[in-house]
Amino acid sequence: MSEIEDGLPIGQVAEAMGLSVHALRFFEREDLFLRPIPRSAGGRRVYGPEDVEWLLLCNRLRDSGMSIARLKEFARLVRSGPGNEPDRLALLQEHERTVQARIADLDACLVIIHDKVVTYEKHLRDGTAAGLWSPASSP
Amino acid sequence: MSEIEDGLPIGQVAEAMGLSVHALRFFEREDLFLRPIPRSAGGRRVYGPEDVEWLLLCNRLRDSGMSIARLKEFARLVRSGPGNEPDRLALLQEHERTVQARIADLDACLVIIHDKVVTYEKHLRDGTAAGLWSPASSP
DNA sequence: GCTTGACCTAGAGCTCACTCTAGATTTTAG
DNA sequence: CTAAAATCTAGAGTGAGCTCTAGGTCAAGC
Repeated sequence: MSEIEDGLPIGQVAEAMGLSVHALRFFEREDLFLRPIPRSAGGRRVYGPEDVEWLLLCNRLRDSGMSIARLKEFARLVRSGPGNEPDRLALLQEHERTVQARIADLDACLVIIHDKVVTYEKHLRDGTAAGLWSPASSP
Repeated sequence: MSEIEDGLPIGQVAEAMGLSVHALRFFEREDLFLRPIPRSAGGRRVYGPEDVEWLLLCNRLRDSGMSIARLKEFARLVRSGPGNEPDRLALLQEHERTVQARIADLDACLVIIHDKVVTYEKHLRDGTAAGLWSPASSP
């Protein structure tokens, strides 16, 4: 079997997370983990469940647009242990607001885009050119 | 005054759009406009209202995550004039679906993030460490 | 007329977030 | 035991999307 005491090799973690092994090694170089990933006797990374769990949160933060730099800062705070929870909370709250704003922005874009879609659909149904862009013609 | 027959110089368009003049020139090089921007006698760009209107749509498409390459394709379709409306519609519909999916994704992330925020808030109110990450401790 | 600032082109440079390469080592399957 | 697959490190390369520079030209105010 490939698990050593509940630990996973990089390949399996990569597959489970939808990341490349390169990305995982890159994350570690960038100090995005809460600890250096432990190694087997042969020097290979052995990811523990807590590393995987942390990665899951990282994925959510990254997917929602948090930069590597910011995530690194969050990891640093968590690593420095108890006492800086207010800082961690502030960072998370700021990110939450950023994501909310982004969603609102996308919603607004979606309205415009959907409007265009509807206009085109109507045009194609009716065979008219009303409301369509064409070289040198408006809305 | 700075308008020549309802045309705006690059600086004013840039300011109005929240883009740099560099970006506007880049967009033109990349064929993102429906036409080459007309020039004044001295060789300066003079943006017409239709260019600005097109830019507004471009901004929405870009803001909602459409790549330059895709936008270029859309511009090419619109430039090639009437007859390819089904293609334009298909492109817009696909983008609409992409944006919807992105919003759903962000919503899911937001749930996780908000959960973390609430956990930290609760911890800070109660003075407990329950449910918090710390070096070598779970959730 | 002259200074100042906006604008021009072509092209180099930058940031981000990976991604890939080379060359070596380790592990697993047969 | 051997061959193939997975992993290792250090560092170079990539692509998107601008951003900036150099070396000018052009236009407006005094």
